[in-house]
Amino acid sequence: MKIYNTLTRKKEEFVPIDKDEIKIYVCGPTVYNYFHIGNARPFVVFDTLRKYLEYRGNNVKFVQNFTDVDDKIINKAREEGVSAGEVSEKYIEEYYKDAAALNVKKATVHPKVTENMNEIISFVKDLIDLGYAYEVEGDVYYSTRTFKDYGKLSGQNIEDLESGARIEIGEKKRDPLDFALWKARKTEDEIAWESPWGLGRPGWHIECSTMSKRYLGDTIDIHAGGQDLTFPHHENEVAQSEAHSGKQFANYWMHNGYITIDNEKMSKSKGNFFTVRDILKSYGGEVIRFFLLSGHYRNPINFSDSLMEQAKNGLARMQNAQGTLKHLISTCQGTMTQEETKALEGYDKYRQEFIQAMEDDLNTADAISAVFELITAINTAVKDGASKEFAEKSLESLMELTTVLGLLQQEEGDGGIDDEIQALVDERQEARKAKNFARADEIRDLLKEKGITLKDTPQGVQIIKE
RNA sequence: GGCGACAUAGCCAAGUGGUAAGGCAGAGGUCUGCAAAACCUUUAUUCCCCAGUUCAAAUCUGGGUGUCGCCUCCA
Repeated sequence: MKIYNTLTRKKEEFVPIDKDEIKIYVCGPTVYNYFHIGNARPFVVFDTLRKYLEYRGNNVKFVQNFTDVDDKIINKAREEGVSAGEVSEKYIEEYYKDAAALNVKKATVHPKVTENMNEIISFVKDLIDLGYAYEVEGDVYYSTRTFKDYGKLSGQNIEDLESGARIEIGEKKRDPLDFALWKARKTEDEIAWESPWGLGRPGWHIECSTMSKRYLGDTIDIHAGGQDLTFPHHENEVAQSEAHSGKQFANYWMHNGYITIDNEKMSKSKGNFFTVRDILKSYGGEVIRFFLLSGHYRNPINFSDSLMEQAKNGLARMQNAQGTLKHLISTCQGTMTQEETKALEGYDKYRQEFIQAMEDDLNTADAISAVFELITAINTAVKDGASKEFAEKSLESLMELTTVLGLLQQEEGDGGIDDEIQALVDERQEARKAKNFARADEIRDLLKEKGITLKDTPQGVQIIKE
């Protein structure tokens, strides 16, 4: 597989350190609110990377943290008159709900900052001992000038960064590029931990370095996150981790592009964001996932209602194919004909196209088009009916690919057909036989209002619940 | 000022040297009692503009135009 590595700015062949345990770290959310569609992108994209690697037969150890100590959480807690812990606990729960709606699998480990305080303090202490950090009045700063490779990830020159750096009044830093590893507590009500430098809490960057090391070791395969984290967050992680271990931190760095609204970056700070929770009121989680995977992960994508409609209709094509096959399986009999055997062999071409696309830096847009080509082949093959076996094998082929993408995983409600609905469907069939089409159409409209669509197929009525 | 990304049909979007995938929307047809879904046909002589390299460019080079991002918390 080829991966575009931000570190080298090239697509490179992905060579894992240990293919039986590929180590991936993805920067997770700061839990002070529901996550927005922009936050959702890396969750979905790198979950897809994980699913693909597992599909290839690799084992993946996937770590995604929760930042549960932060100014924003503290502010939110003050606003709501609750503790910081209550805020973060709540939004961690909400994260899991929305992630599940998007078919994002839980990470192997979801570490929290608050559960890693000893490790963080010890990491900071080591950096001071090694001469990379210094303490000032209870704060600890990383001295960027002492790390010779500073700027290698973001492609920035330290002198250029220096000239553009903002210098604030009252800074205790020795250099404007230095960043906080540990922040002394400012007010009594702030959540704080005991440390060699007094009461305080960790800076943002040190958390990821510490948790990555603790759960994955000094050198990991892939570190991923949004493009906007490249600088300074990831650059600082490199500085911390490599200074600490003397080894390469991550072999591959992957960064997804962002979501725009009216062609402008969506972000919590700009206020122009849509939470996944809100979007889920209008569109299914799989529609959102399909939307996020329909372009290449490194390109920006625009979010709008009309684009969501397009995504919804595109996904419906996949769902229809799945529904048709399920209906055939439940109504047809028999084993494959010679013709069907041949058609099944023909599917392999699309599987190969799919794999080829995914191998090329996770080109999900191309992979999806391979799925659509497979769907056309399937629809054509089963147009005039099929054997049960062929329908089963066709569904298997389709699901093999869509499962990698995390699509078609949510069962359409073919379960809850109650007696009342079944009675109406039966009555409609009687009416049709009697050529009482007015009554038949009336029933169909009635069920449509309940979110139930009826399709008259040669194999009988297919009942589709929304 | 420094660093970087992008520009392909009405819309979304692949394609990075060999003659424009796929999806949505639209049009016509087949099937159907009518629908729905599906299938078939159709929708870019052309890939922001100009110049160059080449037998051959959407793809490479140079120049321009436009849009966006990072350099400050942000996925």
